[in-house]
Amino acid sequence: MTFTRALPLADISPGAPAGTDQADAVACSSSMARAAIAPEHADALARSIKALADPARLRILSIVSAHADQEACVCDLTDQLTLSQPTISHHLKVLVEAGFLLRAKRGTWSYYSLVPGSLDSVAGVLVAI
Amino acid sequence: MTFTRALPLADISPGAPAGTDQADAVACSSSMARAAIAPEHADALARSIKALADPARLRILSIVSAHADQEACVCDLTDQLTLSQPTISHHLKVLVEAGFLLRAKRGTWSYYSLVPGSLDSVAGVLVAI
DNA sequence: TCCTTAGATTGACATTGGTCGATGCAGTGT
DNA sequence: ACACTGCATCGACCAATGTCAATCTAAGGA
Repeated sequence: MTFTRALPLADISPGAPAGTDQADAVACSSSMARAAIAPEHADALARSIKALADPARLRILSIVSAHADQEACVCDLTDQLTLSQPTISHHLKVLVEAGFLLRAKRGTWSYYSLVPGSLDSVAGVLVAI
Repeated sequence: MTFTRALPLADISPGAPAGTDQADAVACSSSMARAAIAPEHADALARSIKALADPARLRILSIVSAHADQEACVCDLTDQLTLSQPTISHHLKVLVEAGFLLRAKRGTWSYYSLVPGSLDSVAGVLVAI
């Protein structure tokens, strides 16, 4: 899993009118009111969404977000998730690489916090589909 | 892949204050401003999001949504996606079972349309995390 | 009736992804 | 220096997923 920093996700829903439906060629195709999402954008968006498509990772985001100081260390997560520490570390890495979490190492502990607006960005693209 | 009708997704972000942080037990745990998402809700949400976490399926949703009449038949999709017809049929099935698409068979053709509000529902839960 | 077409289903395959045990590696305390 | 602790990385394993060729079904048209 690479998750090469899929965000930012702006400019995905083009709204550019397809205008010339050249040929309206073959058989069944009816007219398009607007252009569909571009393949590269679909790839980028799917990479972001894939990082969210796991119950453990959703719980991690929620636990981090629910913390009073918007920060949680790994031990907070191992307490609440019934998963091994390496597995949790793996999920954290996925979320960091996808741009949803920030990692701050202080002393022995690693603290994770939400990247502001990252979830809203994905949500915004979804409603625009 | 089963996707047992994950929606509706209401009531996921509880907002119920955790109140009594009993014992604030072990080591590093700082206080929670609110309760995190419940494990079952995380599972249901992850099932929905998984259905969206594929570039082909995102393009399908976008193509359907971009159609003037909000409907597309399979041939519209095979024209625009560089995937075999069985693969597209598979993705359509996933989206229908996840509650994002409706299938209407008329004569030889199958027409697919968006389930109104289904994407907004997922987006709403995301911003509430 | 037979042929053709639209689309769903099946089966097989390769790839990806989630999980854990074992290990490595910094910080911290003694 | 030594042991310990918190967390990341590695390697392996198995389950889930995306893909296609082949096949099946149903609807139309000759």
